[in-house]
Amino acid sequence: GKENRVLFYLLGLLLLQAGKENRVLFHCLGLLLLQAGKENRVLFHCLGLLLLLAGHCILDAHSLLLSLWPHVISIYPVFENQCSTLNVCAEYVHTFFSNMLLSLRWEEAKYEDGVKWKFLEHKGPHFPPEYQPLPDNVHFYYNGNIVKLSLAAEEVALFYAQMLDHEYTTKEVFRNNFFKDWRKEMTLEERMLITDLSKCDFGELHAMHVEKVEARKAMNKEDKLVIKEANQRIVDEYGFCMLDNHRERIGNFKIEPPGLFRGRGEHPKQGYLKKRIQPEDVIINCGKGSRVPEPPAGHRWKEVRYDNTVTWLASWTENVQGSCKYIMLNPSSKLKGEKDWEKYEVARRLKSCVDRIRLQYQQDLKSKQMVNRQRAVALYFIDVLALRAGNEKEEGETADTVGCCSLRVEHITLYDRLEGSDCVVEFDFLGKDCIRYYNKVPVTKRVFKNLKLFMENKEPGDDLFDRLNTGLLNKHLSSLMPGLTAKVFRTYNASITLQEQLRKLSNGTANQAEKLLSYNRANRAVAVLCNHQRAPPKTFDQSMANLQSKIEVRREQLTLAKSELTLAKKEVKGHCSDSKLLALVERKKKAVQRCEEQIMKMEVQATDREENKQIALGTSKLNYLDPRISIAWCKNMEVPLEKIYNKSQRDKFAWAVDMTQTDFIF
DNA sequence: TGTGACACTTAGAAAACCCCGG
DNA sequence: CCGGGGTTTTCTAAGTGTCACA
Repeated sequence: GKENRVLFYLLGLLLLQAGKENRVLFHCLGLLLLQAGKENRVLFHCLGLLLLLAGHCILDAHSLLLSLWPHVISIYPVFENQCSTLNVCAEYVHTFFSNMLLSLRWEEAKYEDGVKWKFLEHKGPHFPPEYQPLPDNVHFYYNGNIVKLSLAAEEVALFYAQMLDHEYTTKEVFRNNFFKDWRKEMTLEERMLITDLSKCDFGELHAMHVEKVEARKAMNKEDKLVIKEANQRIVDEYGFCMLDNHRERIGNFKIEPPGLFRGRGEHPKQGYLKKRIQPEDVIINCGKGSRVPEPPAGHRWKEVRYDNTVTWLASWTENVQGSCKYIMLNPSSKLKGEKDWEKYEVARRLKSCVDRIRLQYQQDLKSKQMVNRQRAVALYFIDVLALRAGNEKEEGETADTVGCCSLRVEHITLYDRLEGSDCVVEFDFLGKDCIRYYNKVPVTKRVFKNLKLFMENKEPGDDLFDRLNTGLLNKHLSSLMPGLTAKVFRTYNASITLQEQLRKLSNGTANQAEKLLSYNRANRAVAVLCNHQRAPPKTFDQSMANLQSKIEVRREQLTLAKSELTLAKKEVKGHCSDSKLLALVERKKKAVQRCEEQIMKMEVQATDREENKQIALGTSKLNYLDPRISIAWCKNMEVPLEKIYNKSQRDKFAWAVDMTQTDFIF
């Protein structure tokens, strides 16, 4: 009855205040009851079921709804033929819950220290399919003879064969590592026989693989759809989890399939076999009182634990480097979103005290203590050049790359004078992912003098900052501001640069293409600062040429359209105000305008693409730029958000989309 | 004070997808 | 409708930073 609806509404409000587990649900329920007409039986039935389920800590409205509809239809078969009624009802309930949950999403209470969640339920990771043995007509040859390999050896051989088109297989280290690990998978007989990789012929295996790839590309629509649907079913089953009150997407719910290790750059372990992961290798993490995921038939998990101080759902140890791998949530999740927000808030706090900190390290450049001087110079690099911290790495385990604290003397060259500037430092080293950092930077006299001092009596291979490491640096930083570490400078400098560049470059009266060009240029300034590079696309020159020729074609069309317009105008003069001729003039005018617009758009695009040849914008956009800056800019410039963020970026930054006003300042 | 395990963010390449012009 | 080129998504390697422990 009506009184009960009001009662439920009040109960919802009360629970909301009290911060109880089911508060969101009850609140929604109360509001829904309040609004729903008595005559809406389906809705009321849903609510009844909802109430029942509320006791079973399944709290996500959307998934509830999905599971409820078949039920509703089974009870009210008559509605199956009344799609519109059902759809209207479904839509109503869905929108209602979605809005309600959205508005409450960012306002829920925080948990006590270290606790990341209270409830976590998932289906466990998805395992890659079993190895399919080669068909009988595909052979491996050794020394010209067909050799039928054992299943294990065959699988690994195929990993190699699939990579034959790749540069990896030309590298000595890769080949040797692969061969060493491959032989471990062989039977004794195979090992006795196969002793030389250069005598192996993987040609048929490789051809089979290429053929498979081609076949998949050439598949007709229906077959593609079948595959797509099968994939979708996997996503539906394994791709989501229930974390507290939310149904969240999981980021990487698939166990990494076996293969050959693809380390970047001159990685000493490239080519080693990355082994197949079994359920027996996997640790499951979930909530106490949740349904524990079932291991695949005939298997068991390595361990099931209930640790709510971490955010991963499953983990295993990878065999090549011995490191842990985790299954975690998608960036769109509340958990990740809040962490992201926090990151930018720390960076904004740095903004308010960065002047003080800069003054401090300028002072420290004169310190009597060598450690402090080194720390000051390192900090100067991190702040001005946005270098990474540079943790030490185990030698021989990874490619030889460095960051700030791990710079060695051979990575910089000092010039008293270079290209018209005094005190120039030339940097040349490989950073993360073996991306080369090359830069010539004029520095202050004091920094320069210190660097000379640090280089004294050292040889290539010696640390530039021999008294410093990231631990020491971060300890100092956190004493200057709570939560401050070296990487915060990258976030801060990236975001402040974007804001600054947007202010400088954008013009409210420009057209949309120009606005977007200035946004991309601001983004580019950040990518350059952070040294985010990419391999120029293989088809770059070709596609640039294509674009240019398209522009040419349009130019010709424009000339033509212009002359047609002039002609039409002349005729109008001759036959004063013939309505048909006037319309023609208008049409021609439009055509000219359209051509001009298209040419302009393409030219802007060409500029943008040329400037972007070797620069990757994605990384900074996704990890360093406070999305609120971009969202506020879009609002102020009246540029639709989807012009700068695609769907998944908008999902990831949902927190910022929800809260950003036009007056946001980083 | 150093060290390794662990958890989590950041990164570019490659695969998959999708859209547009011929 | 189809192919190719650009965009998006996926994949997983490679960093950062903290903490417990010796």
